[in-house]
Amino acid sequence: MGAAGFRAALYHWRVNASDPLLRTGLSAQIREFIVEGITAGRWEPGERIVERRIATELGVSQGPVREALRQLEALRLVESLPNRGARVRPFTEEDLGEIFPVRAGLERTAAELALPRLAARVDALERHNRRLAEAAESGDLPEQMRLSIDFHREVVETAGNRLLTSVWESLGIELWTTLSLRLHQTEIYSKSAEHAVLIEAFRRQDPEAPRMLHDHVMNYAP
Amino acid sequence: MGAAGFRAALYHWRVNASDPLLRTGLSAQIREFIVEGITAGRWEPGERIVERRIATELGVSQGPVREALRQLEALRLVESLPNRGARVRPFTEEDLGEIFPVRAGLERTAAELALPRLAARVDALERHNRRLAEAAESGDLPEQMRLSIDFHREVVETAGNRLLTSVWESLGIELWTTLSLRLHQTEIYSKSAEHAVLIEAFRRQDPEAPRMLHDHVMNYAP
DNA sequence: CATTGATCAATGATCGATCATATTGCTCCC
DNA sequence: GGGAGCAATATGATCGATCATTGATCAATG
Repeated sequence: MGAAGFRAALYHWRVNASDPLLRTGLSAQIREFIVEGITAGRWEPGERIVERRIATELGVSQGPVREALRQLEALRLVESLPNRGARVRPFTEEDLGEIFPVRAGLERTAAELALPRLAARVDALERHNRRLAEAAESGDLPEQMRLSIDFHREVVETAGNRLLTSVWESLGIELWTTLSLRLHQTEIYSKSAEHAVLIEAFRRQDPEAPRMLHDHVMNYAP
Repeated sequence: MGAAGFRAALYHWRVNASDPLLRTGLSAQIREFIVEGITAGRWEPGERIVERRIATELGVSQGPVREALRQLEALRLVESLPNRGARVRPFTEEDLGEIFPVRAGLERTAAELALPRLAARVDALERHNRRLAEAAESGDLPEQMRLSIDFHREVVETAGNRLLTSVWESLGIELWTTLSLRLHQTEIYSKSAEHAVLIEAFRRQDPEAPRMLHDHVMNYAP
């Protein structure tokens, strides 16, 4: 969404404010605007993001922009220093690599918690995995990524620990995977075969399943 | 800190703005004010926290209060709905119990990553643990809690994964432990003996150490 | 020529006021 | 009585303006 259409989109949003998930407010929209700017290369890593410049450009005030930047700080997409504003975080390979052990650890825990309940969900997981295989065949990379992550999200949510889910979501896997693909030309994975092995382990409630999931996640790591 | 002394304290802070770690800004101070209000029982769980009321009381404007509330939302201490403001999160036993598996999983991962380097830090850990034992003898519960958590923090930081550290810190262990002690009269632990066992495992780089740490953390759980 | 201090522009931090929404309480009609 | 409007109020969301800090520039000084 370019700046030109921002106000129009805002109006549309106000009119359709029925879905609570969309009633997210200005700052969420500005956040998406900035995210797109970063992924599209409008701001280079390390470059400053000036609150008032964005505010003027979008025809909003400084407040919501500020709020959006704080949210992006929590996603580790920008960093900011007191009284010196925000800049795009100059993420290195090392930054990207740090995600995998954390994610692997969380998902191992998730699998441990979810194991008794996972057997009942293997059907859903298999439907998922079938769609992943289709996406891989048709070469739809974004869809492949989404479905692959959804598989893991399903496991995490089955654990039934809301904090765990929230921490896992805060890693922003989709965002960082997209950035990683775009900025580092990382090879895309076609993991539906590995997922199938995991699903079988879930089905028989294999006590090794958490470790298998852990190792599977670590194999994404560069 | 009561509201009466807030402005005076603020002035004092402005004058001594030399330490960069203290130059945290208004919202951080307001955040602490609200945290103290919650721990002291000024706001009951579930009660609304009205932005403008706090702003008026502290002689500041709505903005920084809003920002403070967003930070507390990230700590899961308050929850907020769009257009309907913030309220103290009515944390249940279940909420508190959800922390332990997440923390245990993170620390197991930390220990795995830190294992090669932990042997070099056992001296520091032992000094820590000695002080913990002293605090336990003298019955200084808050100090006992701080030192005990610091032991774990040391392990997490030794892993050398900044994301892991940041995620672990975001759990707000000190805060939630304090609240748990205050609100639920949970029994306090004297864990320096268990810590000693862990330190020995670190010293010999026992591959079982990560699992031992995991189980140790889970034993805190209610 | 390096260093120090003054000045200024840029911009983050904060403020006071206004707009928009949710809630409350009241009226009126069935 | 009781529910469907409807006004009044409380308060979150946003705005436009001001204050305060930072970093750059440059002159004065040793």
